[in-house]
Amino acid sequence: MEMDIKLPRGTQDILPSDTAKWQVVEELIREQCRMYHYKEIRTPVFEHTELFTRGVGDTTDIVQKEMYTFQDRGNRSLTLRPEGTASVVRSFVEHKMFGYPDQPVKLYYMGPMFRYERQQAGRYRQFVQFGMEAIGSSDPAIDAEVISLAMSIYKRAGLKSLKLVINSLGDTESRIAHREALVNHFEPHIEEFCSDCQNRLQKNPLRILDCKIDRNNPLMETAPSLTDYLNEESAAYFAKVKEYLTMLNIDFEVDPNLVRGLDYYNHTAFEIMSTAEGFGAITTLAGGGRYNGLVAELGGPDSPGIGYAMSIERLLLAMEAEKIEFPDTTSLDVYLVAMGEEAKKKVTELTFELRKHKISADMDYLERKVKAQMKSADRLKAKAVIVIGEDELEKQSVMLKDLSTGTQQLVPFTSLIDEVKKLTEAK
RNA sequence: GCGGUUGUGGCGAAGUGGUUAACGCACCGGAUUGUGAUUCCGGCAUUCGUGGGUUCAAUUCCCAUCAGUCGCCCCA
Repeated sequence: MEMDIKLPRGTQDILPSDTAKWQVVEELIREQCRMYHYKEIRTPVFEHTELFTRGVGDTTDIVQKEMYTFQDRGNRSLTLRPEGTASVVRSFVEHKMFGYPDQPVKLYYMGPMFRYERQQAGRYRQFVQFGMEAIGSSDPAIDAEVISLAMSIYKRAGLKSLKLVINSLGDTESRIAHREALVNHFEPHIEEFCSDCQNRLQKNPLRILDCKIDRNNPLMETAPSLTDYLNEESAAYFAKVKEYLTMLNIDFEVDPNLVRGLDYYNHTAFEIMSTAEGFGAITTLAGGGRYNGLVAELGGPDSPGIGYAMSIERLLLAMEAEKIEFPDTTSLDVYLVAMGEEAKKKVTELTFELRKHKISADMDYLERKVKAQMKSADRLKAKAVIVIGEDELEKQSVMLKDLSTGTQQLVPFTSLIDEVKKLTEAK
């Protein structure tokens, strides 16, 4: 076949055989959001580039090498959103949500994000993120709420092999002190490190701790830990978050080296991983944290915030790795079989009539023989088949067949809806 | 950006330097002129990602290129 236009690298078509799974997961997520009382927000898929360079941080990998940036016809620099938080905070500021009577403002979003990366298992150039943000509160209880919502989604999806890792990045004062200590620690020996780390030293030394290449360098072991540089207030805040998590029976691990890849994080940072066998090299399902300076950075008041994002693709991969079954939501109630011209008219009429009564119905549109039509019904896993030929037309009836038992009966047009409902609802 | 690996019908998959490219699934037709399992019979790739080279001869050997896939960095 001549087919030279293919989908762009890193994108995917989600076909009908998979969209059913997506719908199950999406509905589960929306329901959990209702339970936790988060409301949906929808923002554009592209924004002014500056939103991300300022919001996410221009030293981050996302901004430096992963953005889909383009000029529009008015010479504006726009970027397909690589993540959701910056957009939500922009919207929060733009619509003055800090003035809403109900605080904190609790929002969630679900939609495509874009990052220019080479594809591998669980990583795409266009992928779908669900994320949520609670803006306007610095109560440690809401940190626990955000983490709890994330975990509850995975648990309700049926995942068992999960690991929650948390850390505190501290407030600005703590981070400056720690940063200074890091630079002092690494600087004398920085030439032993990879080129990325050499760049990181001045720009963002925290990220050196996260480096996989230099992880065995002895200086990593002895590096000043963030935990030791938390000031009293930050340490107390972190302690309370852990206390709430424990109270809510949410298992967690503290990893002092957990550093998130976005500049806006402070205080609580967390990541949720799948520990399922056969999940591939990428194990991160979700990541998030607190961003107390971001609202002000984007021109709003000094509102604190916390949020996280998860990839729907990775959630589905994890479910697959744990062999979780999905309910079949695509089954058909009735398939109608016609024999002859006149019967075809009646079948058409009845098919549309059944649908009005919320009975899913389908019929043949290829003028195929009875046998082929029956085969379709079987393959489509229809619960019942309605056959109409000359005999039936004469008797103002249809032959209604239960496909699971093979039994059939003559049913008058007048009581057809009732009989079909009786048959399909019993299944 | 770098590395491994793969590229044969709708799908899965064998194969060989030489007149007809296995097989399985799916699909279509018939045996069964009004009924889905099974069975049997028949049909279904002017062609082996693309371009070039070697050769009398290439799907098979060589080179390039593109694409898929997995991994590294990093992330969701």
